[in-house]
Amino acid sequence: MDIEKLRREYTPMSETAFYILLSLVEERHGYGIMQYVDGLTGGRIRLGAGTLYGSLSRMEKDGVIEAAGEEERRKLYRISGIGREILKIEIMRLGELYQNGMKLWEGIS
Amino acid sequence: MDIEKLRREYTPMSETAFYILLSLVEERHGYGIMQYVDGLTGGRIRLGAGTLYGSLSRMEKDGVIEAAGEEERRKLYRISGIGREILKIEIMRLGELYQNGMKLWEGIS
DNA sequence: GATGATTATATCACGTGATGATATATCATT
DNA sequence: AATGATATATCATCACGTGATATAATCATC
Repeated sequence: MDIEKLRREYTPMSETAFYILLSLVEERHGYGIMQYVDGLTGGRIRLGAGTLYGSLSRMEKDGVIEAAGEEERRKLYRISGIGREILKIEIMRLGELYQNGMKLWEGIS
Repeated sequence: MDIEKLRREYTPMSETAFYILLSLVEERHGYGIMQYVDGLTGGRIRLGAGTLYGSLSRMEKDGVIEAAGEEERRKLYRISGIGREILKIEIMRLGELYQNGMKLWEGIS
């Protein structure tokens, strides 16, 4: 699947998908992602099992993330090269939304 | 519907919903929103009729936006008090995502 | 060593909402 | 009068996030 098609399918992405992808900038296994996101967001986001493993399967199938070994009960993943490009685009998109939001918000206090 | 329930149902909100709500910081009619968002995003986001009028109906039903008069063929809307609270929360959420994204992104260049 | 909490992954059914397509009508311009 | 822009509305579809449920191993602790 080419990058342009992936960009269309993955951006805008959901908050949970974003944090899953962001977590995998370093190698992690599913459960580790849960805990990491929990910590990163101060407990605001608690990933459900369905959300997490569903997303992981889809992302691996599409090559946005890739397997990075398997140790006893754990499957390790990491973000792929294409995944990194998608993530970059998504971060920029979020920046645009935030900037536009702040700009207009300040007009009404 | 109380604010807490609305917050649950509206955040995180989609990119299109965000821009629709943001547009209504000033009074606008549906078609005007289309053009405004088009301009604000440099043509990146072109709202489809289905997306727009569907969202508008839902948002008015829930009291996130309110009718602001009707002139010939146009129905004017504006954001409501509760809508403003929701929008504020959403902008803060976007800020969090963006900050976390940038923070981790810089670690990998 | 039994019990309960935590670690760890997987699958399924459900609902919701975004989207594209389609329809309708008016208005301005050529 | 024909075309394109203005303006709103509805409908079917589809993908995705979510919660529930299941399974099992490991760990702490009593």
